[in-house]
Amino acid sequence: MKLSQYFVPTLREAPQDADTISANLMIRAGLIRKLASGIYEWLPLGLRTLKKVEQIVREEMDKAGGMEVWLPVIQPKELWLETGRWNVYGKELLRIEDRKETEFCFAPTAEEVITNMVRRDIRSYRQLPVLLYQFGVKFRDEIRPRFGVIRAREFYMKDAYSFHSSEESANEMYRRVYEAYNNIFKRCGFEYSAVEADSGAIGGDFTHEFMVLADTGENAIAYCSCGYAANTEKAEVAVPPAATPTDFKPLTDLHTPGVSSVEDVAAFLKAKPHKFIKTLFYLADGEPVLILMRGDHQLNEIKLAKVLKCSVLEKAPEHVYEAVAGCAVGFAGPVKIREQFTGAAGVKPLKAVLADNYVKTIVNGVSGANKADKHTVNVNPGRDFEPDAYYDLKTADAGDCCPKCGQPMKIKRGIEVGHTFKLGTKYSAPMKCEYLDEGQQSHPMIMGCYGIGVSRVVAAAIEQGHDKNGIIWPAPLAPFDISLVSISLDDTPTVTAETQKVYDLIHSAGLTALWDDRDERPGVKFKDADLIGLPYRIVVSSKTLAEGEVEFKKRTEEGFGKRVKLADLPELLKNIKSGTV
RNA sequence: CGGGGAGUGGCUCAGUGGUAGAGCGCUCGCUUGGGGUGCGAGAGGUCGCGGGUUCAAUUCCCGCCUUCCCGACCA
Repeated sequence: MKLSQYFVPTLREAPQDADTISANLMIRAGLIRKLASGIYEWLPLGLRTLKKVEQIVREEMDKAGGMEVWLPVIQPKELWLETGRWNVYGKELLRIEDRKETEFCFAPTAEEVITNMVRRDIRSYRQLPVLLYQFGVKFRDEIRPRFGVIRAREFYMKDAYSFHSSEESANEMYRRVYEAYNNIFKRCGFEYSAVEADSGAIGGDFTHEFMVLADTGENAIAYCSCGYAANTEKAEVAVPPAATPTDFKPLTDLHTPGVSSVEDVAAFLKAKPHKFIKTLFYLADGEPVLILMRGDHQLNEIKLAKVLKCSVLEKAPEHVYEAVAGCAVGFAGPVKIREQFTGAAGVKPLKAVLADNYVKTIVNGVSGANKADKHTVNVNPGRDFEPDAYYDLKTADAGDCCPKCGQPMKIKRGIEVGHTFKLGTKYSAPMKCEYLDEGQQSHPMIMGCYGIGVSRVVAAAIEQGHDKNGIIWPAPLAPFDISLVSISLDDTPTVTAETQKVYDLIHSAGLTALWDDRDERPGVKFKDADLIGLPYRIVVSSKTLAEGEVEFKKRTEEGFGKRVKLADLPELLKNIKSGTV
């Protein structure tokens, strides 16, 4: 493709609203343009990469036994009522009406549609299992779209669904797709991690998120050199070493008028947040629960919900707080907390006082005093209070110890590019998607679902592959293989003719090139080539031709490339094709 | 949903109660020719939309729309 005739509007400066490296570079390199908040146009160059990703995904899904289908983006309300999601999904579900005022939604995902399709035409255990997948535009009306194409409202996704007559079959399929996903992300050249994720309200045996490691990722994952990796929503933290007993100082109440947050009190008392015991109130199925955390730690509500085995966990409203602690919000503490109970407004007494393991390590700490405008210093667990139990309740941080091997874990940020999920009968049961077994018995099918954010994969590739000059594409995703740059001084026809020969050679080697044939100065061409980031660059100029050579270098190499004799070019191209350069 | 920015040419932005500018980009010419060359001449804007104040509004006021950021757990 000749650049002079190709639609690649590169920009020297990125629009103001490009909030990440990938968004910035995708816009500057002419891959995408924004039409509205979270809605993007894909230009020719961007689409080429999107299609490359799509093809890799397609090949691996087919290899795993998948069958590609095409499902509607406009989906009838009735199906969503069947699963209850019409009311549950919330504002993210974009609802629309047709001219007859029949209600539809724009697909955010396709469980309802595919389950409907399967229940209609698959009846026998002998037809199972099936793995169906599609590529399609999805729309989720995000509260706050950002990070360019990473968190867009409209995006391109591969979604796959499998249906089974047994758990074993479903597990087997899950393993197969898991393997396919690994193949896909390896082929994309990603540094990624398949991490354990929380299965959320849906439950199920297992679920994995495929995270591309990148600083701009929205998710934090904790990982350890031993191989353990999990979303921090789920990551366990080993019990920290016990505090060494030192001189316990006497409990003292201090006047802290109007300051209640850990941060403010810490500043007021000139103490460090990690010396604080913060006191949180929750309602577990309506009963008040008190949670103690180290001041600088985050409570992980998912862990808490699991410990409490409750179905509804919510933060306690203010009146519950006051009824239990007997003071205003911001001044509660664990010392003699059960004696503070007033029972006002029909609030039940504390069901439990739970503390994170790290609270046990605090010596001479600070907490609320259960009195207005007072905090207590020199609080010591064991001496001044004893929680009902200690658990691992904190969100994992860097340095926390790995639950498997005890070594300090590290935290990396990751972009979720894929998610595999064992659904069970969550959709098949309410929608009566059933099969008949050998004994004429009906059972809901066991389902799995597996998604890959194709458009997000493109952005993730750039987050992982770039330098100050632009994109560095992994070879399998590059929109073209080679940046062919022709530079002519005063003999343009010769250079053009010779470059045409190189261009033809590239194609006969089974490679593609973006030939910068514009009448631009070399600097401009090199800058654009770096920005666009094709893996290889071949320069043909009067200077190189005079010696029967071209210049070759990889995108990652600095400065001039190495000279290659024209006669050796076919060999070089062969090596590029086979990836041995 | 709450708070705070912002909307002026394709992009980044300046500016003004008397209907507008710069840099980049674009067109043409000359120049230059291996990391965004220099010079000159041009094209291109109902200053987001609607209303109000005013002799006069892109500018001031009100409403709306769009967009970006922060927040919407942390005692």
